Amino acid sequence: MGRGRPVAQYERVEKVRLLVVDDDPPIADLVATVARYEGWEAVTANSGEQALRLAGDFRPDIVVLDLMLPDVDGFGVLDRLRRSGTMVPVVFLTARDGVADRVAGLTRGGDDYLVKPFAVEELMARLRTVLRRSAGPGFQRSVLRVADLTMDEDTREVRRGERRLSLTPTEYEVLRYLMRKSPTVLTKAQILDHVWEYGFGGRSNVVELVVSRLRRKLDETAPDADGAEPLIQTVRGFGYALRRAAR
Amino acid sequence: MGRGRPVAQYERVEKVRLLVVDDDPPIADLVATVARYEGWEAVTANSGEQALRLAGDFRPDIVVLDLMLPDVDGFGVLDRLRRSGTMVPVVFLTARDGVADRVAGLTRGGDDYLVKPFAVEELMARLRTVLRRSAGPGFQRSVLRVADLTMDEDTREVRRGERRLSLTPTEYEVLRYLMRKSPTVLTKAQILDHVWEYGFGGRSNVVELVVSRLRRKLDETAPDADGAEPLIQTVRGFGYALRRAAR
DNA sequence: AGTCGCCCGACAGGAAAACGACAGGCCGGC
DNA sequence: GCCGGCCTGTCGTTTTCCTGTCGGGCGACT
Repeated sequence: MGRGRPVAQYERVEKVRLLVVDDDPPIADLVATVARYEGWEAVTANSGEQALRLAGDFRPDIVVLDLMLPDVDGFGVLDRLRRSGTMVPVVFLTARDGVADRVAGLTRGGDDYLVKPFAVEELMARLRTVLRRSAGPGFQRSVLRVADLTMDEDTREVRRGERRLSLTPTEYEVLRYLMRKSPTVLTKAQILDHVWEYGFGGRSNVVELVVSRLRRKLDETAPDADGAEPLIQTVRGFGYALRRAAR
Repeated sequence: MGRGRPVAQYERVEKVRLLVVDDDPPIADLVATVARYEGWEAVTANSGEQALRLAGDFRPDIVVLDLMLPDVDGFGVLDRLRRSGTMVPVVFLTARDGVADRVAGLTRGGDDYLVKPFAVEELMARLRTVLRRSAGPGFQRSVLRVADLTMDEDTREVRRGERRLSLTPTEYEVLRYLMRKSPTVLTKAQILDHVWEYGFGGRSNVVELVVSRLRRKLDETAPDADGAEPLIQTVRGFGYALRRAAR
């Protein structure tokens, strides 16, 4: 935290600087790419040594750190990072049935962890949350808003006007992605790739299905009045967008 | 708390300044990090010397002091602190079967102590209490309130409406954490990490269990009427939140 | 009018949460 | 110092409800 440069904040003026540490280059690149696409600066390291060097050099605002590294293990990296006085927040990656238990305690300081394989949008969401929290006191709520639809990321409360919707985890994630990118049109492949775990096999019509379920929940209204203005638009042959219908 | 430092309105008048003294860097950092996320300013010292230097320099409002230090021991630090005229309240950390009895005598002046390993939420709670008490006479009670649920942190009295609940220590801690963060949704990992001692292994379903027991106590009503409005909500696939049910 | 893409009902498998029952440990009373 | 009760966490079962597959139908674009 204490470099002369203003502290990272959510949606701040300066670009967030992210260091990704994973010995599997495809994974590291995946994360880095997504982050860059969000407008962040990202660099990757494939070993603990390199990570420590880059941490000193690049001075990231946040670190994504795989616990399974060839040389120093993730905890070792964390130790040496902290010992060198850096307070950078860290989000860990761990294999499913790996060190999950040893990971206990990581959310305590405000850091967080995620199990592999993860969904990129979820990772980004957690990174944003951690950044927001570390930005200091009275960090403000993160509320997404599109037309009369609101999503509070802290309470996970989603409302269409006054009415509160109850969404399943998948529906929530898809909707968040749509809201965050609104009014952009997203292909089904993009949605699938961002919201589902990487490596998800089912190249099926899951996305269509979830969108369908979402629509029902978004547009249903009091029994008397009928359907509210539909917010999720189909762009035939391409994908979906969340926005008011064009007139 | 009193150095005439001007501060923005809103938030408490000034940021609390915390000095953490522990020769084990991970522990010191843990405490410092949690405090920062609460909006405090925190610095750490890993030796008695450094602690004394920082005490004069940083002028903390409160000190967390481990009694097992390499150079000067905790008592020595305390002595020299007091001799230099500071009245800063101190919360001591001691090993389980350590000098617990000798510490007891020290907790007079509004100071307090905690046995290692501790739970971060409990430490923060004690720090807040000590601060509140040291703020002088006529300090106000700390009462948490969510819907018709109240928790008096001084008397440890918890009420649902008129009815007084009797909670076990663990239940009390979990509920306090939920109330303090209400209406935010907390993951089970967060609850586990904040309410249980660091180093607690059990990655089991303890949290679910305690929540289940809490619910029974919160929602039970007079024999005639049946269950009150449930206040602890499950957010499937994510965690729990304490708040009024959605309409 | 035909074709292709999308929508969505129905269903099954499975994951997550709730909770009853039990055992070990701690503490307080005697 | 011994006994008993309460608290805590583990295990395993039950319940809930989420998710993805299949396939028929329908609407849109050509």
